[in-house]
Amino acid sequence: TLEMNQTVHSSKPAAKKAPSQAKAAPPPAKRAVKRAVKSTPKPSQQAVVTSRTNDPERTMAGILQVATTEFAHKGLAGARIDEIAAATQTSKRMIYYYFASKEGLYLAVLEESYRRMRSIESALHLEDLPPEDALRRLAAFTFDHHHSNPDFVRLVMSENMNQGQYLAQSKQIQKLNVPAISAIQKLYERGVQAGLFRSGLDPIDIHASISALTFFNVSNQHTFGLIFKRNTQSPQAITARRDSVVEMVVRFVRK
Amino acid sequence: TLEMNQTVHSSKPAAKKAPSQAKAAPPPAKRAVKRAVKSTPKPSQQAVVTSRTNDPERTMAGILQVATTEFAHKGLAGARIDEIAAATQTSKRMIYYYFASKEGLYLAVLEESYRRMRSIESALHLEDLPPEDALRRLAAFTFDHHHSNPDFVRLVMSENMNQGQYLAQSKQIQKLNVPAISAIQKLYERGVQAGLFRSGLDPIDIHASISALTFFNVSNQHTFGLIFKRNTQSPQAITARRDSVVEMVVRFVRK
DNA sequence: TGTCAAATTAACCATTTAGTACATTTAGCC
DNA sequence: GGCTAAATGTACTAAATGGTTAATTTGACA
Repeated sequence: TLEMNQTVHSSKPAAKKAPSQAKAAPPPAKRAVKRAVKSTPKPSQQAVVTSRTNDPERTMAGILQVATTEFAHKGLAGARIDEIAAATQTSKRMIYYYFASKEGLYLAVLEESYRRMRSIESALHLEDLPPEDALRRLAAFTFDHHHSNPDFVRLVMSENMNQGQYLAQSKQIQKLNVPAISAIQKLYERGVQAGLFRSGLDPIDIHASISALTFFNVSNQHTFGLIFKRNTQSPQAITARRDSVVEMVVRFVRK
Repeated sequence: TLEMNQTVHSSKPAAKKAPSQAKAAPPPAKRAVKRAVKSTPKPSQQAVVTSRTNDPERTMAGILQVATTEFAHKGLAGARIDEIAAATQTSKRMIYYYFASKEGLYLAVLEESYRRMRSIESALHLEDLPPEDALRRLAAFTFDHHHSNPDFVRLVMSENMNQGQYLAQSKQIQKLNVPAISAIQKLYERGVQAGLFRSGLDPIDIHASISALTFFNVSNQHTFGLIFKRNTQSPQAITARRDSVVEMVVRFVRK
């Protein structure tokens, strides 16, 4: 009952010749233009039989995008490679060419999603706000953030169903620092020094609470809504819940 | 991409002749004794070839127990009927005899798990405690409750990955009332009247916060632990986190 | 402009998996 | 003690599914 998820990876001879795992800044600008032409092939010459165009970046990006939706909706086990392939511009073979296996693709999706999330998070500027306002803004932002990125939330749920075994393989993600933590630490220390916040609290603990309150609102919306016969996703419900969460966080740190 | 999970059910002609869905109080006492004999068959007569014993209750219960673990660990899509059957005393045929389909078994597991949880919850006696103590006790209990029932937490996660589509089919579960809600309502009203709690709060909102904080601690333990390189499940970490959660809840309602 | 590795396609395959057909046994009941 | 429906075991199947084989095309570059 255990070996299933484990053998899959180890039995692979470490991928064929995995091409350039996600080049950060490739030279796609000009090519994109050239490609745009392809998508509407010039009908000047008759019977042009849509000739193929090589474009690794685009192929990989396309696969990742489709796969993200599929894995977020159905989890690792429920996702179907055939369906991902069908929804892509390219073929199933390409998935294995670039990602070696279903698990490889899943991991790539996880990594890409985490990276994107973290880069968005780092755009917050809380330094100029008074401590409590900064905390309010952070909590509200995190709430909205989770709410407007349900696919990310679902991927994290999925990975927790997998007991984090794929995330554990990615040194990459684990090295990624979490911008929210240092943001909390700074504003918290400011608050303590201003005599507004009580001392002795742990920034990661505060973050855990903010995450829990905002994540749950998305992750458990279906069962919660059914049990309490409430539409938890109406604009009013969302606003009320956000206010409540923000208030809860602020009251927790206030003296 | 959508039809998959839906067609499965509708294509079935509403089960074969689903035998007595979970009789609440069957007469198992005497039979259990008789069965005990079977498990160690009398070797008085040689070649007794371990004769079969009919016992629907036990067969169903056994299947449900094994299936609960399997679904909790791998979700609906990841679970394997063959593995469930192998881990049971009985055969795969019996799963289909009693539960008609994989989805039927999953739903039965969901229902049973929810029922069991709710019955445990209702054992709390908060009426005799002062409001704040009662609230503390409720929050701490819920925290421990989730912590010591990870399989239930995982089933709920799984069902949310399924967008609650199976829970939605069970009028049974939805009719189940949530003891925690009335408990909160009562203690909250006592607190308000005693001038300890601020007024205008919604019991379900309070419950949502308690659930979020305690559920997340189990549901997201793997990803959270990896990202922050923390053992979130050590006794010390658990105690610290519980204290923090309880404090947060109390501060939220206090004047 | 010829070459060749990288990129891509289409058909194919072995295994897994949910579900079933059919034969058999048990046990309550008259 | 025999009859019958409920309960159970064994062996099988069709479809789905992850993955591969082998052949073809593209395009950068010598």
